Amino acid sequence: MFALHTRQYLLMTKAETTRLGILQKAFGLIYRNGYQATSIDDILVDSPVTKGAFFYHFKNKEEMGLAMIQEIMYPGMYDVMIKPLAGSANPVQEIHLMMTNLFLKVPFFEVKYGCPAVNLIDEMAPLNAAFHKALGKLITEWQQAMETSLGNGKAAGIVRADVDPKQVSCFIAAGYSGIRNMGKLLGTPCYTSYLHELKNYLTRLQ
Amino acid sequence: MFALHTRQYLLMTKAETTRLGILQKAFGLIYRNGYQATSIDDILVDSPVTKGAFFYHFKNKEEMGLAMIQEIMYPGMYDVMIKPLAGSANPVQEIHLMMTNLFLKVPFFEVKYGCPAVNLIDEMAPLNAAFHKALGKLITEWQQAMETSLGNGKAAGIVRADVDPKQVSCFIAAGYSGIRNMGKLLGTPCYTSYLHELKNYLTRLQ
DNA sequence: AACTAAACATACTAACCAGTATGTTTGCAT
DNA sequence: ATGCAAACATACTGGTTAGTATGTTTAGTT
Repeated sequence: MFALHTRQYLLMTKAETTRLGILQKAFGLIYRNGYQATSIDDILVDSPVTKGAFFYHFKNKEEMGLAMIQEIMYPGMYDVMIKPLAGSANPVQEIHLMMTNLFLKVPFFEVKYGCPAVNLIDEMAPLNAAFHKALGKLITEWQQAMETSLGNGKAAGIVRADVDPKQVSCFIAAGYSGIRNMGKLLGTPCYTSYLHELKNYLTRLQ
Repeated sequence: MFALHTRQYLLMTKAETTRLGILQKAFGLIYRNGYQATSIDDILVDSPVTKGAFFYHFKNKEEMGLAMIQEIMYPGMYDVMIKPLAGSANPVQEIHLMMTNLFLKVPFFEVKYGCPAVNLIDEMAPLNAAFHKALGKLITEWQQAMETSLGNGKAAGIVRADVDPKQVSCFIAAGYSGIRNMGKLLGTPCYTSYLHELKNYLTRLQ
């Protein structure tokens, strides 16, 4: 996850490499410490990039943050959270599999630090309209993907007719976001506990 | 919610009033802007309290933050989240009622800014051990209360025998925490949507 | 080789921050 | 009323912050 989605390093110009390097370093720090608590100087420490280069590539810190969401976070989350749901035969199974992978198979994520997207929503959505919009796109598309998947399940007769896909996808997304938060306090055990109960919940939709 | 739980103003010494005033002002600002983004100067702006008074009552910013959790947040949450669950006849009903009140009847909370406890967990749990501990107490006790309530429900035959109270209370707490996060992006509609699906989920536990 | 714009590098600034040093006022016991 | 500690008030400090001003290097074109 959060691998390169632009062209490979070898095919990139030097300028593109520095820009991407800034975004990746920023992403790592912001994930652990938060956006506001991460200074530009922090991003440049132990890095060949200087402040001049930073402000050549980005007008200000906010513009860098938005680029980070769109160019690092969005592609990364798309691969693990949205792509696996496309064209699924059994939504109940696929959603649970996607979640299991998300919690246990993404090496970058650390329980202690939760989910980068959830963190950024919590911190920045109320404070900055541009961040609000960019982050809204992330979770809306995820919810859409689950909603469509559940709709397909209903059409195929796998999912019960009285299930409201929009409502259920919202409920599931909330569970994910929340357990990422609680994991910061309770550690991995609550992940597995959550996944078990999610399984129960999903099964009862069939 | 978040009313006084110490003795009334009239019975308080001037010093106690100042101290409490600082904590309440800090709570309001930290709720909206975050702990790290709220400076001590911010807390003292438009206030009769000066910096000298602040550092007379608190050793440093961290100590004030911890006092805020214990003296403002904990009592406030106890009243709305834990007390209503004690000695409940029907846990399924009581939990849903508690949540409904929590989302729609607490005037202090604003959708845009989520839940103060969830916010603080997200920001501070990974960064500060003392905050981690104080906040852990909050949600652990809440989970405990729900767990006990569900256990009683099982004993009374209202809740199904195959329900795992600990697992379910974790699942429910995660849902709450998560929808507070999502509400920052999607507004009140997702609150009602969540409450409906929570009702469905809880009903299936009977 | 010469020119030029892109891509940096260095040094600085004004504002802000938590915390301190040092002073003054207030309330209360005697 | 006087003494004295509690409860402040004011002025400062050293470090950090986003951003700027200004200079230098690099790479591609002609």
